[in-house]
Amino acid sequence: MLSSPTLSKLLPWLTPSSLKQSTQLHALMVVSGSLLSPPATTHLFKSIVDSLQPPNLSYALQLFAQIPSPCTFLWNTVIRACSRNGAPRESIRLYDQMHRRGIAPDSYTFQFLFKSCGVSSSAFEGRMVHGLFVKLFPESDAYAVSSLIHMYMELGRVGDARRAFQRISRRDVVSWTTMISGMAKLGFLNDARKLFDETPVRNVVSWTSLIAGYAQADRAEEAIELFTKMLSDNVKADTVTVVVVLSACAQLKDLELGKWIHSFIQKEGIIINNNLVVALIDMYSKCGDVNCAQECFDSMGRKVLQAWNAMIDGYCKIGDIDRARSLFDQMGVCDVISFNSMITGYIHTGRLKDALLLFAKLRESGLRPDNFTIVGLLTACASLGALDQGKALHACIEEKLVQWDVYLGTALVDMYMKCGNTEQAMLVFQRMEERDVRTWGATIAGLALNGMGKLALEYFDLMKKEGIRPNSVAYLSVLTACSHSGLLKEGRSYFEEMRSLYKLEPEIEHYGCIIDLLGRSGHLKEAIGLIETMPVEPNAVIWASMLSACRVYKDMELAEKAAENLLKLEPNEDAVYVQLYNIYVDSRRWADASKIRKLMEERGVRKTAGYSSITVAGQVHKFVAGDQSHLQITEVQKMLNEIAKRLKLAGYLPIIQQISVDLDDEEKEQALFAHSEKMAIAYGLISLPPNLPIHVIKNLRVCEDCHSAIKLISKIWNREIVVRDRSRFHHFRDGRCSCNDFW
DNA sequence: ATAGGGTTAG
Repeated sequence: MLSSPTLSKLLPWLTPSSLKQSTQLHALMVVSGSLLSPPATTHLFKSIVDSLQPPNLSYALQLFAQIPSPCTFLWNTVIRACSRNGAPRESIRLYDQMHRRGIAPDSYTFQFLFKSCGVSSSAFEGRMVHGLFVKLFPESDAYAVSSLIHMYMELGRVGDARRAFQRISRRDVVSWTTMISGMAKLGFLNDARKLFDETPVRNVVSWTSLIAGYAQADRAEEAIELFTKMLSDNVKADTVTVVVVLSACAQLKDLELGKWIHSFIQKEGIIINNNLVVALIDMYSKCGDVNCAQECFDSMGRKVLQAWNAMIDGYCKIGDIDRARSLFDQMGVCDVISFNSMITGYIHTGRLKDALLLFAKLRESGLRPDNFTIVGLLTACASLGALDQGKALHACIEEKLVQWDVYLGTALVDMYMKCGNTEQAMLVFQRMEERDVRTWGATIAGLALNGMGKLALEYFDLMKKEGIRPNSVAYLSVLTACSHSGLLKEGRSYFEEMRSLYKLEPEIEHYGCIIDLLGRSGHLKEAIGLIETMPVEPNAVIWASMLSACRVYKDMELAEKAAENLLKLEPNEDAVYVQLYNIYVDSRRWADASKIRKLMEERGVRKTAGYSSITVAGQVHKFVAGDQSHLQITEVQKMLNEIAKRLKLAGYLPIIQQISVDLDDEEKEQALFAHSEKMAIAYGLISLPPNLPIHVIKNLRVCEDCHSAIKLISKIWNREIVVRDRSRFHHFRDGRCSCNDFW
C-alpha cells in the first residue's frame, strides 16, 4: 500500500480524529518519508494539535521536535498550544529556542506569549516580552495589545495596563472591554464604571464584566440593578450574563428573582449549557428551594461534578444531611469541595463526629485537604473540645499540607482556646505575622472564657494600640471578658466607649453582657433599669441572666418579673421552670414552688437531662445522669465510688442545699454523684493517660457542688481538669479553679 | 493558515 506514490502524497492531508489515528498517520508518514516535507508536517502537526480531544500536548511537542526547520507559523501554533493547555512556562521556553534559532516572531507570537505570562503570573518574563514587542512593533495593533492589557490585569498591574491601553491608536470594543473587565475583577469598580461610561463601543461583554465585578464585590443589589439597565438598553443577555446574574441572586438569597431569571432564560431562548444548569442548581440550593434544584439536576444529561456539589450544598443548607450524604456516596468522582461541603454540613447539624470521620476518609482517598477543610474541622474540634484531633490538624498545617493564612491561624487560636489550652493558643497567636480583627477577637474571647479576663482586656488595648479598629464583635468579646471576670468598672467604660469613640451602636448581645455583669455584681436595680430603657426588646438570654442574679441576691420581686417575661418568651424551656422552682424553694415558699411544678405538668414541659461529654482517642463519650448505657459503666460506677470515698476522707461535705427534690441527705449525696460531669470525669480518670488534662463539656451550667468537688478531685488525683459549660470554662488545677464564682 | 474580552461551587 505504501508503495503507491499517490497514496503517500495524500497521506499528510488526512485529518486524524483520535490519538490512535494520529499515531498511525504519524507512523505512516515516517515510513513513507513524507514527514520530511515541511507543508505536510505542518498540516499533520496542526491537525493533531487542533483535533485531539483532550489535547495531547506532550505528543504534539514530541512531533514538533522532529520537524527540521519549523516556520514562524508553526512556532506560533506550538506556543499557542502550550499557552492553552496548561503549560504556559513551556511556551516561554519555546520562544527562547525560537529566538536562538534566529526565527523572527510576528505579532501573533507575542499575543500567545502575553497570554502565557498572564496565566502563569510571570511578571518578569511578561515585562521582557513586552519590551521586545514594543521594540519590534512600535505601531501596535489592538489585537496584540488587548492580550497585553489582559496580561497586566492578571498580574495586577493596573498602571501598566492603562498605559498600554492609552498607546493604542484605534481602540476597538475588545480593548475597551478588556480594560473594563480587568478593572472590575481587581475591585476597582469606580474606575471600571468610568471606563464603561466613557466607552463608545459597549456590548454584552462589557455589561457582563461590570455586572460580574459588582457581584464579586458582594454588591449583588447593584449587579442586579445594572442587569435591568442593560435590558432596558436593549442589550441581549447571553449565557454568561445570566450565569453571573444567577450568582447575584444566590448571594441575595432572592428566590423570587431567581425564578424570574429562570423563566427569562426560557423565554429569551438563551442557550442552556452545563455551566448555566450548574448556576441554576446553585441558585436554587442557596435560596433554599432544593426541589427546584433537584429538577434542574435531573434534567442534566451528563452530570458534572459542580452540579453534584451544588446539590450536596443544597441539601446541607436545608439540614437534610442524610440526603446530602446519599448523593455524596452516589458520586463517581468527587473532589475536595464535595468533602468540604459534607464536612461543613455535618458541623452545622452538630454531627461533629461524622465530620471528623469524613476527614479521615478524605485523607484515605488521597485528595488533598485545603484551607476550607482545615478551618471547618478546627471549628468542629473547638466546639467538641477535641484537643487531640485539633492538634493533629495543627500538625497538618505545620507539615505545609495547606498554605498558611490568617483564617487558618484564627481558627487554630480559637480551637486551642475552646479546648482550654491557652498556652498553645497564645503561642500560635504570637507566631502569626498577620492578625485581623477576628484573630484578636478570638484571642480576647478565648482568654475571657478561660477565666483570664484581666489579660483579655490587656489584649483588647494592645489591639487598639496596633491600629486595629475594634468592631462590634470585638466589643462583645471584651464585654464577655468583663462579665466573666466580674470587672464592673471596666465593663461600664467599654460599653460607653464603643458608642462614643467608635460609633458602634450596642446590639442586644452587648446589652446582654452588661446586664449580666450588673446582675452578677449585685446591681439589680441598675440592670432592670437598663432593660427598661434600652432601645431593643430584651430577649430570653437577658431575662435568664436577670433570673440567675435574682436567685443569688435573693430578690423575689424581680425574680418573678424576670420569670414572667422569660416564660412568655420560652414557655417550653424546662430550665426556666426549674430555676424559678428553686428560687421559691430557697425562700421556703413551698406553695409557689408546687404551683410551678403544676404549671410544668399542665404545659407538658419535661425536664430534659443535662449531659456531659468527653473525647477519648477521638471517640466522643456522652454521659447522662442515671443513664447506664455506657459500655464501661461498671468501671465508671466503681470510680465514682472511689471518688466519693476519697472526697469524704479529705473532709468534703457535699453541698446538698441546692437540691430541692424531696430526698433524705444520703440520697441527696448519691444524687450529686450521679451528675453527668462527675461521670465524665470518672471516665476520664480511668481511660486517659495521666499526663493529659481531662476535658469535659457540659451542656448545662455546672452546679455548685460539682464545682467544689472537682476542685478537690484535681488536687487528690493531681490532674488538670477543664470543664466547659454553656457560658464559661472552669480550669481546675491543684484544688483551685480559674473562675471562683461558680455560677 | 493562527487572533484579543465577560462566569462557576465550600
